[in-house]
Amino acid sequence: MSQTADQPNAEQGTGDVPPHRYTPALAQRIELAWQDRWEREGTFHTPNPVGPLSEGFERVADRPKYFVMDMFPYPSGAGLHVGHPLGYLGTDVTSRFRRMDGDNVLHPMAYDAFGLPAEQYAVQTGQHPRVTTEANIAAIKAQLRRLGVDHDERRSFATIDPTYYKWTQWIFLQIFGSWFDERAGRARRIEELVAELDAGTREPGSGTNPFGRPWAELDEVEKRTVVDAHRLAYLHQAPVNWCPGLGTVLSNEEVTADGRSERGNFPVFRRPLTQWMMRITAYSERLLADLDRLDWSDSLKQMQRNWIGRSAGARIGFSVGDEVIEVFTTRPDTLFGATYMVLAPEHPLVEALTADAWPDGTDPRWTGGAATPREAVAEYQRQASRRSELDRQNEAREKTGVWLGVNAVNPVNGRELPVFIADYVLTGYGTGAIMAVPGEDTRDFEFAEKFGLPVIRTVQPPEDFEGGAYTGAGPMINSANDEISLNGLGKAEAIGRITEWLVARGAGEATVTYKLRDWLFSRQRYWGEPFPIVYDEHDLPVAVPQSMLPVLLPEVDDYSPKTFEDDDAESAPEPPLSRATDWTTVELDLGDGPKKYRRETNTMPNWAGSCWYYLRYVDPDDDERMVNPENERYWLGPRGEGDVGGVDLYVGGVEHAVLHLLYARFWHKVLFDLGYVSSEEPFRRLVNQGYISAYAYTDERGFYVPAAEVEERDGQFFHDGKPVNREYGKIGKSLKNMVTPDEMIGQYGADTFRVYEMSTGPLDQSRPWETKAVVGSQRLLQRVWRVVVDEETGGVRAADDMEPSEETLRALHRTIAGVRDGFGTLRFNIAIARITELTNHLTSAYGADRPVPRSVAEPLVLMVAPLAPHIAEEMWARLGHAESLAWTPFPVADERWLVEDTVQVAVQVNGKVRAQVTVPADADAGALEAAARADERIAGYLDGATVRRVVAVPGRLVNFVLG
RNA sequence: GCCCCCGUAGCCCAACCGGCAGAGGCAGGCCCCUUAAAAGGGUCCGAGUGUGGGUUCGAAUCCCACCGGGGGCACCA
Repeated sequence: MSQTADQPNAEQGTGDVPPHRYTPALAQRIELAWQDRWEREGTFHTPNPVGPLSEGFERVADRPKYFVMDMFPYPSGAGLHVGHPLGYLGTDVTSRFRRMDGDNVLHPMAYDAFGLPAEQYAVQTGQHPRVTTEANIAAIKAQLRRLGVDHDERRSFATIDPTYYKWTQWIFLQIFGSWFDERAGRARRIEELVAELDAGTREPGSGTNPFGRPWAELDEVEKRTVVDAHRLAYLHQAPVNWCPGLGTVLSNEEVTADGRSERGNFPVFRRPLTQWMMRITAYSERLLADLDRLDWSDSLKQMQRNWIGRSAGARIGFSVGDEVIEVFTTRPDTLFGATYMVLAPEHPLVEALTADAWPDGTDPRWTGGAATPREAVAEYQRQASRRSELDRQNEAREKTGVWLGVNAVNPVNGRELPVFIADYVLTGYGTGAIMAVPGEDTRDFEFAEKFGLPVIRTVQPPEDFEGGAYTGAGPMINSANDEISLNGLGKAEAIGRITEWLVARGAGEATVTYKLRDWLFSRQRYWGEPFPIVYDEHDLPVAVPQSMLPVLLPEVDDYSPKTFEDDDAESAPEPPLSRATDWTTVELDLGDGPKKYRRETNTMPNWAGSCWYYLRYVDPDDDERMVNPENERYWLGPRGEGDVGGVDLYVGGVEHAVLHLLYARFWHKVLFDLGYVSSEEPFRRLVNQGYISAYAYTDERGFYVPAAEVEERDGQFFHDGKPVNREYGKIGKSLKNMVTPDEMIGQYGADTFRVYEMSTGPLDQSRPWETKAVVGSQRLLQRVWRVVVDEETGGVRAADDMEPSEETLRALHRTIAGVRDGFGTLRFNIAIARITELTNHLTSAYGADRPVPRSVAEPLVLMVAPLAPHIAEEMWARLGHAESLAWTPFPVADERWLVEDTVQVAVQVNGKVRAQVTVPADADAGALEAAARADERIAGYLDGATVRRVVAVPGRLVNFVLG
């Protein structure tokens, strides 16, 4: 039954190595043979309940389902290093273990393939991005296959496949075709909105009707404009992140804190442009609240919470003439301390509020040196728009701003508050306007100092306070008018009281705001999904009907975007698709006869394809639907009341904490609201695998030397005989410490590589790579091999007619329990340690001359299988089994051999261990104490002393507390 | 500045709900096999858990402070 031609190790030559030792060469033969057989037999095909992939489902119908997957790779041209497979191997071990243990396991893999790097690489090489991308996918597929992973190949796809992006476009249309009903707290179809507006049971949402007439009096085009403003995918003119160096706009999530592009590190500028947006903010509360229902790490949840950035506070209106400035504040209690106001430079009221002339005696610091407020404002706005995010968010920067020449009125005391614009107030957060309270806010204090504005303290600072803004706790002061006094109150109480007062006066309300902004969804790139949108004669967007999907990406001569000098803030984006002129205009019949339409020429961002790929795994070939609902319910549906459903285990890098994971959760919730999926969340459980780093070495000049050539002697490191410095960092070419899986597989085989990677720690833990330690894993597999196979003859050593000793049985069942624990908790290192112990026990108990009982050898092989599947399959076959072990039940520990008849318990005196006694395992506290007292040494301690208390924990210990 | 996570042997890591700090690997010492070698076999060595307090009969584990490392957020009102 052996999968290898049962040839001895011919390559060893000298004859010193036993002919049937598990050498790297033998490992290679075994691995390649089994990879072929798995493919040939479809060993890892996973049946669906219904549909084209349902063949064989009856075999697994009574099994629980388990859906495990990795964050799919983006196949770049650069090769893999040993850090990359860690997560893939973690899911593979889990998948193989759960299949053996009786689950119907879905473990698929696809490829993320649209996006900037592929396009940039294509531009460099002059090849079409599809060509380079498909070559990269083929390369990575081959590498994964060589690692021996058990993906169901039939469910593999790439996001660039038209059969896939057809449904990405379809989902876009569902989002475009819906709106968020605040009252219901969920998305609904846009037709239902129109019906309610027509029926008069609903008014257009605030800010959606610019026409100043009620819905019923609007014409058709005006009505469409109002409806479009409600959609979850909508066109919006607003300042966006424009990156001239990349030639595209970017989402907030793609811009780093210092105002540069996450990819390429180019400066990013704020520019007002009309772009597609996704109304993710409508889901802020649900995205935040449902984090509590997910099995994710605290740190990851924390990152999402930070990004969503909920803050509770109040909205307060300040009158300026006929206008009202709305501000958001988390400290309404400090309202009496407001001494001026600030609007963001882009605030819509700036135009209307700005005075014609400076009043007499205007402080020259307030005018920006301009002759009139209008000039000052225009100049300041111009400067602000040119400033990159980097400049603007630089905290150390001096506060700047100009006065509008008008004053607002503080509703609490009628005080006149000069109104400024300043770029330290951001357009997109809160209302884009603040009340400035320099006494209790550091930023406001800085501004007030520079502009000579008064400071009123409303919180009593402590005695030793040194000045500046006091942001700490303290009793309220200076906060009273004829109707209300906050003086003496603490912060929480003061907030409650003043909010109540504002609400009663109609001047404010309690509210919540979020840092999360809507998702900028347009990119000026070639290599992405085209929008299924055309524009009609009114320049309004119209959905391309489902029957016309996919909207195929057209061939163009030049797929590179127009890029600009990195710092050219005045430049404007120009999508490559706009140059495909025979594609951009199209004649379609969308219901009212053939008409000319103009196509949307932006493409979707890279994140679109990765937002829903987990759904497609479930039903990869369905051309009628995104996913068959019955299969979705089976693989992703909730497992009980209140369960969110979703993928059972999702493993990937922490770098996607706020991008991919937030976007995917948002899309999923929309699809849930519209009834397309039964699960509320896409990923029930998520684990971030650790990083693998490696040592790197620098010589005395500080240059990196090849890490592979460094020798260690007595804790010192040498290269070419000269001492070098050891550092620790990312694996890669720049640190000259690159190690590839291909090298390791070539040197040891995939199984050894797998065992080594899994043995270095729990999956979520980062760890160092140490090539020299890999040999430990190889030794383990060699010892396991020796338990089953005679190295001299190649014959099977397991003995059928032998019963294992009680000691061996105890060792076996302890191992089974430990291995199950390790696999179940992603602590593969523990499982490997238990297997090592058992193997060592068998080696020493049975030695070279006595065979190991089959009833022990077989479970050992099965336990090794998830970690080192090829060698395990080979041993299983040699043990006489015709079928792959992939579907063989995983060993179950027998309780009988786990409980000891007698246990050793520690005896403590005053908490210090003084003796050990052996007692029956079921000895109760009294028996324990008696046994302990009977011990000579303990008797010595107790002699003449007063025992104040005895703590006896059955099975654990006895502690005598002496008085 | 705010928030989160982590500090156990020379190194990587174990220790379930507080109960004898050690399972496993690497490195190191010794022995066996070998003419010799090693990616073979065996065996031995090793820290009192970052520091200081507290709770407890008992703390690596719980609490507080500090030190060190990693990460996230940050002109977010």
